[in-house]
Amino acid sequence: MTQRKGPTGEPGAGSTGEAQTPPRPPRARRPTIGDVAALAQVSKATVSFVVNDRPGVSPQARRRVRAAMDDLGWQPNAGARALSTRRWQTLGLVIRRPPELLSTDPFFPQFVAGIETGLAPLGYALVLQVVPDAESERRAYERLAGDGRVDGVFLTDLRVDDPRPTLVTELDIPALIVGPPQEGSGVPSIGVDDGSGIRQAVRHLRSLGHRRIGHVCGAEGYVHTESRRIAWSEALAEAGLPDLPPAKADFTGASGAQATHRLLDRDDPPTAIVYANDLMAIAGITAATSRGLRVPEDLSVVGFDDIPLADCISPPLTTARQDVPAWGHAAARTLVALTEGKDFQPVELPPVQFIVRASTAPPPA
Amino acid sequence: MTQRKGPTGEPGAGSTGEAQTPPRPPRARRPTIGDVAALAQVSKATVSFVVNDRPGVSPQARRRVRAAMDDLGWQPNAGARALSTRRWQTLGLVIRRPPELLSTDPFFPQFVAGIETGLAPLGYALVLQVVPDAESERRAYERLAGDGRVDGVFLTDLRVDDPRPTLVTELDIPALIVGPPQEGSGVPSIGVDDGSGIRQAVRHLRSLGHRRIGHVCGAEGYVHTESRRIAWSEALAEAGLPDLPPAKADFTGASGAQATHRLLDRDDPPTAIVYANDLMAIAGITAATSRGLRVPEDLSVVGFDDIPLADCISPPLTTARQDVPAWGHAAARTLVALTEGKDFQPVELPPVQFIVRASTAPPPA
DNA sequence: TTGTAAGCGTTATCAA
DNA sequence: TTGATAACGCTTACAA
Repeated sequence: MTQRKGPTGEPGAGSTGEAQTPPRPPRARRPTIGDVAALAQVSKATVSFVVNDRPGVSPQARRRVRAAMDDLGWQPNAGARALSTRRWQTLGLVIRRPPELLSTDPFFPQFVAGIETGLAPLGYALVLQVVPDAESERRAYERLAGDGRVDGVFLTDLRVDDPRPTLVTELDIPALIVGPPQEGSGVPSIGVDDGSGIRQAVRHLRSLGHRRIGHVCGAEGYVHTESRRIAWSEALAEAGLPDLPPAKADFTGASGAQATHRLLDRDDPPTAIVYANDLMAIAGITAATSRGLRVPEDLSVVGFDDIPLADCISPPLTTARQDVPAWGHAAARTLVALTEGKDFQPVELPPVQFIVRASTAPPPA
Repeated sequence: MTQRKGPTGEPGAGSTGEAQTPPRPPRARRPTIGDVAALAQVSKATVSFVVNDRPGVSPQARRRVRAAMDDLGWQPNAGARALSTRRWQTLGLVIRRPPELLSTDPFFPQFVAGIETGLAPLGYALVLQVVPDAESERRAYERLAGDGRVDGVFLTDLRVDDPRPTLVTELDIPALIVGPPQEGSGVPSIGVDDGSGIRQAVRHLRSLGHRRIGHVCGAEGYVHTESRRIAWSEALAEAGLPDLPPAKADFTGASGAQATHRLLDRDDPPTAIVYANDLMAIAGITAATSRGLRVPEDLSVVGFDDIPLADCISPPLTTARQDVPAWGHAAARTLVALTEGKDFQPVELPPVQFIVRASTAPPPA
């Protein structure tokens, strides 16, 4: 008593006349394009033409098909469609981040939200993977590409000498680097110049009269850590200010506090510190305060990111903000275009915005 | 000159001998199970048996197949497999959150990371959708279910009278509520009792000698907002303390600061405030400080979440922490089990942990 | 304008 | 233990 193929089934989620099976009713069979075609008295091809908004269908047929679709509550099965078209309408995002940093970073959720605003109108979906280390990261990309689950992938948080540009080239899958371009990698990129926020910070502090401006770095090995450190260093030189050794840290509050103490322990402590992110800056304020320094009277502090807390603390934090959702939006549109075989078009993104609040002031006399 | 089907193609990503086409080499054809079968001189069925670790294949054949797989770098196409098995090995997570709250909330990234640790070993993927409002939320679920793109969905951030339990039942898709159970919805749930953290907070403050303990609520309409408010109210009653009207807020720093001022403006201001999250608590500390109050000497403050910043500020925040990654992990395993037709097994989660830091102290004399 | 039929790359069935 | 062959649900030539 095998069920015959075709529109003879009883589609829809209506209750069947069978005796009640209390434990777990089997999931109802979903209607197929065949059911719709039969109900609308047209061929499957016609239904396909209608759902895909292609011309060459009479208005009457089109109307009947639409009615049948609504009746049955049918929508095309993504997998079957993908199998035919070889297009998944799905993009992949792999995030490698130590768990303790994940909930810290304002970038990730905002970026994902931005991606969605770009993807949703196009009917694309996002598959997300969070991995702990380099090895699982590589496997994640291999799998996403290999089983054809996604049409393209984002590359975020690039590290110095990151193997992923090479990897995606080998895997032959469209990819987009989110962040500063990697010259020579052959992988297109989208991003704004991190350094600009730092340079604005240094200029701001210089104009307040600061001459010894320190920097607390982010986690080693990341491209954006380096670009922020280099921007700071170059901005100092440009402003004719003395070089200071950067204080290494890793984006966590604890590391930021330690780095702050190291800087303040110097014989010639800085009168202002530019941090690679807000979390470390806030921890730095606490560290400085605990030494009896007042912020901003004795020490000026600048963060990076403009997290929601930045203006809830005392003093409100001077910081640099990127329009990360806009970034995600643009990245999504760009990668979709790439997967559709279009040529890469660099996108203009809103520049970093420097926000002056109360954590910066002229240096002590 | 149409390309014939079969193993005659030239699979793999090796360079072809063709003349270089500078602009954009077409993506190489991926090898299929047929190619592997041909190379290993077995049938497709045998290859399928091997990749799926099913018995009934001779060791020799198995070996030849594995070799061929490695040679060709083949892995089964997810869509074709899904079409056959009707199982996507994919779960869906829809997050409705106003963008400004997204980067604030420590729950989301931690939960996603936890889900991944549960999903990765099972070979499952997660498709994520971030939506701005109820309408797009409904559409997102309808599409994920109707598409057949996912095998099951998570329901997070439940609201009072949330339509989603009904929706997923209608859509006939396995679902799991993440949070307190919704009685009568018929949808299984996983979560811990939020209220426990709040009750511990009240008891802690009571034991310090506080008698007027206020509460700043989260955004209205959320189940977890209500459960925290109710826990506070009940804990007061239980401790024999006077009732105070809860101060409404919405989880943002600004709302937390305002609510704090409203409480402190009272004729009988509280000597301690329990906030529905850390962000509001930190903003509350700033607000209180700006009025000349000292924390904790004049006002004790308790948060909720234990965000990374909680112990970087001054004073370090007394707060309640949930093991959100563990939660995500368990949720993932549970939902996978549900999609595989297994019966729902409630899971024991680590309890809320109450963390005493320096933002609480005995009330002023 | 419409219908027929051949893929797409798997897994499942069943006979050998 | 194996191999044909038929689904799975859709798109797309091509024919009518």
